[in-house]
Amino acid sequence: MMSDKKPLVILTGPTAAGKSELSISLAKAIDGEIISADSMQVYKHMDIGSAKITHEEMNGIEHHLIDILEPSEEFHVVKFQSLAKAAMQSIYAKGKIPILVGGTGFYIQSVLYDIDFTESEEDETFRSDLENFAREKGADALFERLRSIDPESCKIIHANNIKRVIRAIEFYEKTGRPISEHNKEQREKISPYNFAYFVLDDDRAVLYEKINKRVDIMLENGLIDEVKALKEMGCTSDMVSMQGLGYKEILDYLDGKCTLEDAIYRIKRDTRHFAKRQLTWFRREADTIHILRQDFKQNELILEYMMKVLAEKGLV
RNA sequence: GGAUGGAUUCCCGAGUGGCCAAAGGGGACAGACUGUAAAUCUGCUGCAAAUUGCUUCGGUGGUUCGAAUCCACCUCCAUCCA
Repeated sequence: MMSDKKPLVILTGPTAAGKSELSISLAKAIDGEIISADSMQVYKHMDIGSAKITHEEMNGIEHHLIDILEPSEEFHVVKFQSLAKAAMQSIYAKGKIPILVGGTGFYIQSVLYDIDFTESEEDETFRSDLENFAREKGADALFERLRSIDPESCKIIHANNIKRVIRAIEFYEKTGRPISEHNKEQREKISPYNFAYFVLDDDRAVLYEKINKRVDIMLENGLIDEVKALKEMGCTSDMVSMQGLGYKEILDYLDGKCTLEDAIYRIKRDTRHFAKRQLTWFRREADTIHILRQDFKQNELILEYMMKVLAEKGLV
């Protein structure tokens, strides 16, 4: 069926499922360009730990939102959204199809449903004041502050989830409206795109094994040196970029806070946990098309299937 | 050959007569998520058709109204003395 909505192809899935490789053949097949939906690959100097695609692997396919920030810079959904939208405009202008590839579900959602994050500007001091308040008086005291202004949100957000409690308070202070109301509105949005939302998944045990193996390979490829270099550049653990898996643990090791063995154990374990959280997210998203690796055997067959779906949706 | 310590639910590890299906941690599993998302947070974890029943704490047999907890023997492990 034809649609007057702009086309958008999404290829996501848990970490280590093999998205990058598949994305290249997909891009070639539909004459598309790739927009990375990844919170870590945006950073320069962070190649090994973020499993960033190499220039050779790109194989001539244009990639957006990779290597655009210094590790000292902050990144978050709102930035991602505006950058991704801009990239999409340029891709449409060339008559090509944008392919969102990456594992950050929240980022994908932000552009797919064009979520409104409201105009309010960041106010670092306000946030850090609340953080200090929580640290000194406890999470419950902070939660009570939220209750006095936005009791509805208190039913949804857990008191221990300080980050979200702070955001809710901040949202109310800036806009005068409860965030619960805002979220509810946003959730009802219908995507402005004619899209295909592919989620590449694999057998759980196989996926976990791949993750473990990939971490070992990262180490062999010089992850420690990469982090060492970042450290020498002045990167510290409080930076958003240094919260990435593989980075915070190796940083702890370099700072003598843990043994290398312990750091490696944590990277593997936490990456597995991360993959699981990603799966939970994608399971909940609407209109996804799950692709189980085990059902296909090889990438060519997956691609074939994807092309069939895209044709049915009138995307190609 | 002798002495001592130990064997606990997927793992580590508490528990030394009833309040124990058994603390705590880890892992596994499940979930939330709308400006830090590779972040942050929550739930659950012996079995079974629910506030009940059943089977668990190396094995066997005892003591007791009642045992993971006490006794005997056995098996295995650790350390020490020969």
